[in-house]
Amino acid sequence: MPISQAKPKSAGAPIRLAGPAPLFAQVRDAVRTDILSGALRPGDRLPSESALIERFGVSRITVRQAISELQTSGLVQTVNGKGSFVTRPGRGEAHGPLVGVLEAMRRRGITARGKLLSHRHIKATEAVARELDLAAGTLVGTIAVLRYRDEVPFVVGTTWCPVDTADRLAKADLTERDVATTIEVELGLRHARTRVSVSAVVADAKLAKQLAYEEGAAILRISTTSIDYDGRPIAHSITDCRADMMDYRVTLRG
Amino acid sequence: MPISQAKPKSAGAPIRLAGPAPLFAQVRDAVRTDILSGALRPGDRLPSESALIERFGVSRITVRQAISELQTSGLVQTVNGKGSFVTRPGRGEAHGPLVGVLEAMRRRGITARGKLLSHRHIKATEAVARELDLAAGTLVGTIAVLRYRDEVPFVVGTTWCPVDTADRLAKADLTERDVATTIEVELGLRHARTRVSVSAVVADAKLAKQLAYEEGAAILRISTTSIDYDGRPIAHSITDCRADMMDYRVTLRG
DNA sequence: CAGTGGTCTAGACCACGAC
DNA sequence: TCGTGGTCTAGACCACTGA
Repeated sequence: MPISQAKPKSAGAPIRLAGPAPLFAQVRDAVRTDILSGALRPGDRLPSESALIERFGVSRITVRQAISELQTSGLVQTVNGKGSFVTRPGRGEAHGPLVGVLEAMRRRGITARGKLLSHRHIKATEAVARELDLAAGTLVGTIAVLRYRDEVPFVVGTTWCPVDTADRLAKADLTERDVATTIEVELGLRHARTRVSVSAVVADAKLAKQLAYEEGAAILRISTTSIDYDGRPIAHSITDCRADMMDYRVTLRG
Repeated sequence: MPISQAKPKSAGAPIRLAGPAPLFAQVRDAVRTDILSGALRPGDRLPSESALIERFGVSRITVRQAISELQTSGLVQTVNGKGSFVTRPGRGEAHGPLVGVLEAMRRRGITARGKLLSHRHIKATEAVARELDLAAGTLVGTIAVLRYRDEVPFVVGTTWCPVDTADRLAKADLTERDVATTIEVELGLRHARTRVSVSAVVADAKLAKQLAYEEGAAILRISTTSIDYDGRPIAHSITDCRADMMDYRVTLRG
């Protein structure tokens, strides 16, 4: 059945009213909603092109344009002869701060275990509220994680997010996966983009103790905010890393 | 005129031999070559769709697919009712290390002048050779630049690249634009992607002196290698920044 | 107004993957 | 062999831009 637009009068073009969105956008958004709501899970096959043609009553080119935009936005991958599939998150060049780190380490065969340090509800500071697009003082959840490589602590990270997200996060297994990946994979909250700011500081006494490091040594501080496909912040985190044990890598396109 | 593929027998589909590339890819690559060779300069309008249809003897959808891929790769932007235009480089979220910095500063109304410290030809070290995909010991050009903000030095950067690129770079005006942008804008060498690695160190005596900084203070070290559209390295650079005066920002998609 | 890109259709042949 | 996506065509109406 067609969706909210008149069919062609004779053969050929449809009547495009000023109001509704283009057909391909309606198809795209319908599929996107299925993915973001969890009705289609990572790895699932999308309905075939012919199925979408029938369901929405549109032509093949329209369906293909819809899928093409989902590919560009990174939600869908297509394999010739098999179909289109929902991508598995955390496969990109880099996502959160620790994705690159932990995945890269895993590829090198290094294990980087993690330990939950704390999980609390607090009133958002002004900085956190600004990052999460909330009013200062709003109750948010905060989680601190310490990460080890070969029994040496090398990363301490704090994440702020809405209380329900934090509660679900705290229940999840943070020993194997980093926080950003856990949010996507376990909680099913996919992010469209991540704002990253990297800076350098020297370790103070507290940080040095946490990381079994020397006071005055270099610390790489990575601040990230992940944003969902509606432009709303999902989570904000600040990660302090022993600079002798890691760097931050990313490949930029364009 | 059609390009290297037989036309349809009757009405309808063309005969696709296994050999040649798809038509849209041929159109795409022809236009891309015009852009990368400088025949089409940044800001120029591409031939209209109808012109490309006629020139290549293909259908409009084929032309549109070609242009669509050029949009995705960031070489072309399209404006409804006007045409498609070659993008101006250095407009992305982030490119080289200093693009973000200097552009962000300029937006805030801060001037960040630059000064050429040195320009030499040297034999590539193993690390530089690896980044530039050359044999160790190959002669390369190297350029060092110091950058000031309000008369305070805050960034010292070294770039390695093929000798001819370095020579042209040294002749260009590096006081206003950073090296990565100069390579794209002045030299016309567009990069498809940039590998970035960010780390933290503490200032040694030499670096502290150059940056009017304290020994032992935090330095943000940004290492980048830009790659062209054929996958060949264009230039490699290492930039040391006063951590109290800048951070590294980028927005990741996916 | 003419020229540009934006959207859309019906129909065709092809290559690939799984059975 | 069949279903999947990949490529391609001709032709249509629309919205936007600028003269």
